[in-house]
Amino acid sequence: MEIEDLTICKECKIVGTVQDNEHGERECMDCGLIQDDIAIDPGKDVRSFEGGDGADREHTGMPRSHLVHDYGLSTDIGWQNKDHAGAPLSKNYAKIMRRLRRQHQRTRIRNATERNLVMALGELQRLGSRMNLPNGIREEAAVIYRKAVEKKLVRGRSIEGVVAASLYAACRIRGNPRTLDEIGLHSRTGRKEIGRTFRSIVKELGIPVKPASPEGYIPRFCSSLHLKNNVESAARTLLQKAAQQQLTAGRGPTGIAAASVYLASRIEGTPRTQREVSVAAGVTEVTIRNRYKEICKALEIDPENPKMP
DNA sequence: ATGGTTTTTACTGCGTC
DNA sequence: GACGCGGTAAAAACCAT
Repeated sequence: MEIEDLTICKECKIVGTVQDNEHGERECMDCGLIQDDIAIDPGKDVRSFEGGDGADREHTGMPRSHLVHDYGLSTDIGWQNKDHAGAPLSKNYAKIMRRLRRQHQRTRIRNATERNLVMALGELQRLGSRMNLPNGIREEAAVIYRKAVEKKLVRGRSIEGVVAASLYAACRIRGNPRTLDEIGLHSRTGRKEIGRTFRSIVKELGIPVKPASPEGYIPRFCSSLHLKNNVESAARTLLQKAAQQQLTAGRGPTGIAAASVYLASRIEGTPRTQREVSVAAGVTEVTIRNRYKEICKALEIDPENPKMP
């Protein structure tokens, strides 16, 4: 974690309060608001492409990426009709180069699989940037999608659905889970289909995805409810204590996270209504109430007048 | 398909502002 | 009266078998 100076929180306008958290979201230390601009890796691109010791500090070309259908390894023929010295080409040569360029472009997309990948990865980038997902997650999703293509899992399913499911899986693997609803909101495929394809992908590919931990949802729930950092950390500790008593078993993680946030907001004196929390978390008030009761009972908290245990 | 579990839906009653 | 909250029963969704 590194404090980036000169970054200003949109909400409280305090300089130097925004820092990266481990999920690639940039968060204000003061009010907990997640800065919703696109996550940018500010680090220098200093590493070795050849020797492996990092000493040469080469800096040429773009890094190899799963997000480009050919891993970013293809080349381009320059578009300016100039020779190596910058002099314009003759009419004949210009014509030849135009033809060459076109043919060269065509070789980049060879077959149906690659065409598929171009489409899918475009969709993946669209989804990823609309949801402000960090690049690591997008890469992870791209890897999953490629495996899905290899195993012919796209047959009978829409590309968009498989992309959305890959992204959902990637988010969970990276401990930064989104709900199916959140992804379904931005994808043309609905929550149901994403869930279904997700499950079959996981099964067929044997990807080890653990059940989503409720903790991963807390930062975003708090942020969209405009709750400050103290509430967020309170919700975390409550959650951890509840988890020790097997309260998390079998229950939907979003419901537990929502109840923790609700409880924490009351304890910290900035209460949110059940309704508000329910829309932020995408669960119903009933679920929040039930989890709330269970957590209170397990931690011996008075539901009427909750205090930190 | 089936059965067990959790979540949602829909509705009702209570207290307060 | 609108709103927040608590409760309930039945429907729906989910998951393993």
